[in-house]
Amino acid sequence: MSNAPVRRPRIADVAREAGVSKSAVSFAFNSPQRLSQETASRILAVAATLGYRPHPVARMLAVRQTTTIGILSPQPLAQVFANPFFPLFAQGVATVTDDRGFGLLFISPLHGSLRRAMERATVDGIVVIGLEESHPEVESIRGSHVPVILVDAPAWPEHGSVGVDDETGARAAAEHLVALGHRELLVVGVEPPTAMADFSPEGVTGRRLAGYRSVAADHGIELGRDRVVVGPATFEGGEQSLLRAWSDGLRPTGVLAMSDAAAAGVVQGGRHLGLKVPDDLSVVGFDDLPLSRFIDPPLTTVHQPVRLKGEEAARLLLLALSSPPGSPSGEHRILETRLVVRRSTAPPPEPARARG
Amino acid sequence: MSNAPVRRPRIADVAREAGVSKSAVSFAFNSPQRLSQETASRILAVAATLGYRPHPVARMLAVRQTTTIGILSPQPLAQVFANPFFPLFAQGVATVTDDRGFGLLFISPLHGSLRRAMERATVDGIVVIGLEESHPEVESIRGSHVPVILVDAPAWPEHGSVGVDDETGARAAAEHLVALGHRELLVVGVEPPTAMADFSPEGVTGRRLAGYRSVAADHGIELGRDRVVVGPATFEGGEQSLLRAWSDGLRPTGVLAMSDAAAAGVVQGGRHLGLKVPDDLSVVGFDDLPLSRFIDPPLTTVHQPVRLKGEEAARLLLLALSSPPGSPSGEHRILETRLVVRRSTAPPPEPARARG
DNA sequence: CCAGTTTAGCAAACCGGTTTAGGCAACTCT
DNA sequence: AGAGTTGCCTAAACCGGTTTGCTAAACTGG
Repeated sequence: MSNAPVRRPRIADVAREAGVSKSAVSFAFNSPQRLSQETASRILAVAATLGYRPHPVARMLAVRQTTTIGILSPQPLAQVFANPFFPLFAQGVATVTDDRGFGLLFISPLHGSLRRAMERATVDGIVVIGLEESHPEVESIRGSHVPVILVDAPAWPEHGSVGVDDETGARAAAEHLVALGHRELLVVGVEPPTAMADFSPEGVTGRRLAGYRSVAADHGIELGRDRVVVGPATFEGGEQSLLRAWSDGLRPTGVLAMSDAAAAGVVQGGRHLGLKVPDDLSVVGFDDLPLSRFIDPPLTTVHQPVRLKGEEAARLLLLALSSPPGSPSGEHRILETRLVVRRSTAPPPEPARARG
Repeated sequence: MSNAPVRRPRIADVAREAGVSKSAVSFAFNSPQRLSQETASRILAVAATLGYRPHPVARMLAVRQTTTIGILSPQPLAQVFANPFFPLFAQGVATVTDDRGFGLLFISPLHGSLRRAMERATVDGIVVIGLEESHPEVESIRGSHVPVILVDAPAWPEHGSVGVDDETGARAAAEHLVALGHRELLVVGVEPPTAMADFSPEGVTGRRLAGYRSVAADHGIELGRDRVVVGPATFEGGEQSLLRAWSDGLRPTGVLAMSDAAAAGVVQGGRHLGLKVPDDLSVVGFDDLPLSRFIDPPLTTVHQPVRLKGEEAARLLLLALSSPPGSPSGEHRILETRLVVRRSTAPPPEPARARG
């Protein structure tokens, strides 16, 4: 019994023990048909008794492939996971990575820097979610050496992308509320509370807002900056947003929320204010997450194929990975949205209707 | 203009271009103080114009560290993300990994094999969540060469672990229902639909069931195998579970769900059956996820510190990583649970109460 | 001016695998 | 018997960095 510290066995140990070369050991694991039956199994047996496993990092370096893709988000992971949209999206990409045997690494800013995080990430390609054109570090992503697919972000010709028709979806939501007779509207945006001079029309928030506003404009309804409040896309975020708007003196009869989570929070917030949904307050969400059917009342919302979005992004990325490097990965896929009317929307209450 | 394919620049390219050795370039990046001011910045400048970034895999290999930890779950990722418990847990671990500059890799079975997935994972340590002692590949985890922290799993002396006092929590839930007068109970378990001969008392499900049953036994209430139905820990899973039980002829007045997601589904399922919650049906969940306050009625549930669980697991793991190898990482931390009474529970309806 | 100490940078070993090019026997064919 | 195959295995180069001595020059003090 030796008292030497137990080092992880390496390929050379197996080779020596089995009386063969390193190459032979490597072949035994990766292309056993290049060895005689007996030799291969003898090597494998020796490896097993030694507890040898090929070192994954060394392997990655040698084959120049990690068989892992990254999901990159510009927000800290803890924040990202707070939004129920995200797990659903992740489900989509996980479905295809699982199927194709790829690993999944979550990339978030390293000490505030996306560039540093990307430099550290050992992935073959990256799915970027929720990046705004105005982000200070977009360049570090554009200049990435690995294939990139953008999700819900401005389309760059050199990278593939997948998104949904946000503006049309937003229009449908607004039309619905207006058709019911609402004229006092409140928009609950989902941006993380980054200070932005204004909403770039490039981002998700911007596109949806444009949709809401174009409908408002069509009907002579005011929907200025003061009727837009933003918060995190979470239950709490939505609840706070409504309460804040209320205490600012706004008295909307209809709320256009940019996420179901926020919408659910708005419903709850309304309850705290003594408002019945939909009798006193209508709210329409965005996403159509599973939870939207399970809150009370079931949420009227704009459906978008979130999981599919993840799947498509992953598929596009894996496609780019298997194509010769340099070939255009620039497919841009836009998925459809549609309004799903449930029971969180109704005509505005009498006094408001009279006013309208 | 050369037509050579653009190779990623490597350290040797920078060295040549800057007229220094590879070591100097390495120092410029990792310990610039070992170089003169000018040399260091000259190297960095050359590196910048060349677009050079140290290759992360090569670096990992050389320093024998990945600065990444893994979250391993025995179920496919797509399934894991469907359970709202998980993102919350992930939030916890992400909080500390973000803070400490570690990456986060999600490890799920590779083509059905946990062992294969682990062999491929380039991580310094692993947090294992939701592993049952009966899992066929536990051994490949016990024998892992990297530090491991088990969450909600049987404590192994050689690995640290964190869990909660499931049985006490479950007892509290059952006591609550029984105290309200319920005697017709249904348990909704959260196991993935793996065929198990019986519920091992080692697993989460087993421990909670033991808690429920011990209370039932104390009060002479029957809670046999036929009153336990299991399904995925999702809204849909809970809904289906109740409907299935109902169509099997069970007529519970109180439901003990092992997850909030399932509990929310049960509430919805009850609605479909024309049952009012809590008037006709009481349901108590487990977890106390954020959503439990936002469904209607707000859910009575057993609180467990899910996010904290993630944080503690990550902290324990990082601690083990920074300790000398071989030192005992075997701290076992049990967090507390407590019943949170909201509005999904009430005395059973009259006919049942009369019967009881 | 010389011994002793810093400073700046280099060469070479190393991390742990994969893969290409080839060598040597044994076998086949003529 | 000699040339050409085939089967099995090896040596050596390579992936792209980090790190450990070590040397040569510059500086310090007596």
